[in-house]
Amino acid sequence: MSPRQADTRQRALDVALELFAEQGYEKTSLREIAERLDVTKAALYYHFASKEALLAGIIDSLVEPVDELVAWSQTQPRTTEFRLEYLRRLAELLQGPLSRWISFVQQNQPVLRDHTEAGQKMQSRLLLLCARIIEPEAALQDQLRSLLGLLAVYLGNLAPASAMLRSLGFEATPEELAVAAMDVARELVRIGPDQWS
Amino acid sequence: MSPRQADTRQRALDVALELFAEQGYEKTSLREIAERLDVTKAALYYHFASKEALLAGIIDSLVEPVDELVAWSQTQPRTTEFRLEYLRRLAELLQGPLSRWISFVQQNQPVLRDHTEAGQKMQSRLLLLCARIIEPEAALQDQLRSLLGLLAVYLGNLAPASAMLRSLGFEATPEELAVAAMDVARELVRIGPDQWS
DNA sequence: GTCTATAAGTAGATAGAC
DNA sequence: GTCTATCTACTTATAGAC
Repeated sequence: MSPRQADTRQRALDVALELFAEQGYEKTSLREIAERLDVTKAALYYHFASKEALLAGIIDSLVEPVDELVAWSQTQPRTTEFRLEYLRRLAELLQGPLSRWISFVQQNQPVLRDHTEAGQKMQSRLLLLCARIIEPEAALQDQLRSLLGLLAVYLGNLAPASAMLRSLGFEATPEELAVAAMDVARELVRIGPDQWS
Repeated sequence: MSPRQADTRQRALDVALELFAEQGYEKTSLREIAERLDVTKAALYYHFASKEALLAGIIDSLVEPVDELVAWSQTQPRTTEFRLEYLRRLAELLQGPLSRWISFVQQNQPVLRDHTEAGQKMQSRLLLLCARIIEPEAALQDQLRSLLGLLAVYLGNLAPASAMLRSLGFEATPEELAVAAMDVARELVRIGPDQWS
């Protein structure tokens, strides 16, 4: 396969993800996607049976890195040390592949909550991602603190979130923000006087 | 005016808000809104020049309680005590009028980020709401902690968020959750050894 | 694997009668 | 203030040639 004309299917997934994440699923038409790919709508229908199938394809590719993190987390004991490492790995993902994933989720709440099977898959992974930081035996307050620790990492490492923080008056570089967020997060996921560490 | 046939304009705003918050702006058609009102699309156009004007009308009505909270906050000194009271008032709003507002924002990120003037208004209020909890002179970590305190109140008091928490395994009634969230939030907005209190 | 052509439907919006 | 009827534009999706 020539490098230019390489795999229209894959290019379609990339372009569609970009547009869906930017302007939402409903607002993005197949015509628009096809134009960017420099093919016709009909060509698109050769690769995907429907717009929803295209959506499902995107979701499948996005879910992968999350599943890896969750799978790893399930082999670990639920100690404070584990939660700290979990946050470190999450921070890394948020700066990489998870970045597009989260934007996509945020911009497409309506479709994802729909009956669609793909949407359910997406939502379930998001819940799982949050659930792994929570220690079921801990006090309610400590469970909440852990979850907020995860949110801190999210705020500090996801590009749009950190841009919002700076627009809120945070005078810090993205790097400083990521470090500060991890500081705060560490404090939050530490439970009791070494009860579960 | 008869109570039944009362003000189609207001009823339209109510119905549209409900539908927009539930399934998103793009996915909701004027036909659907008109059907629920038991009038025709044309009648809708008598009251609103366009779909976007309808959106703007909704936003204006939603922005009001937020503006009140922000206005009050601007008369207050920026002490820890203020932030605690701010959170108490926010918690109240989240259980009342702000509830629909937040769902609406969450489900309509794409439209609200658009060029539309109404969308900008909405976003600016959301930022302002967050900004009032932040002490500009504080250390970056403490600023983040305050913001997370606000998020805790959000998680604990907004119905959909607290439903999500329970699906995450939090075994608590909505009331218990709200109390626990305020506990955690109090701890987070407290800055240093009474530096700004 | 990509094209042209087109079907079938719905969207937002308007004209003009009542 | 609400109606019927209609317009234009655009949507998802399909049929069939190359």
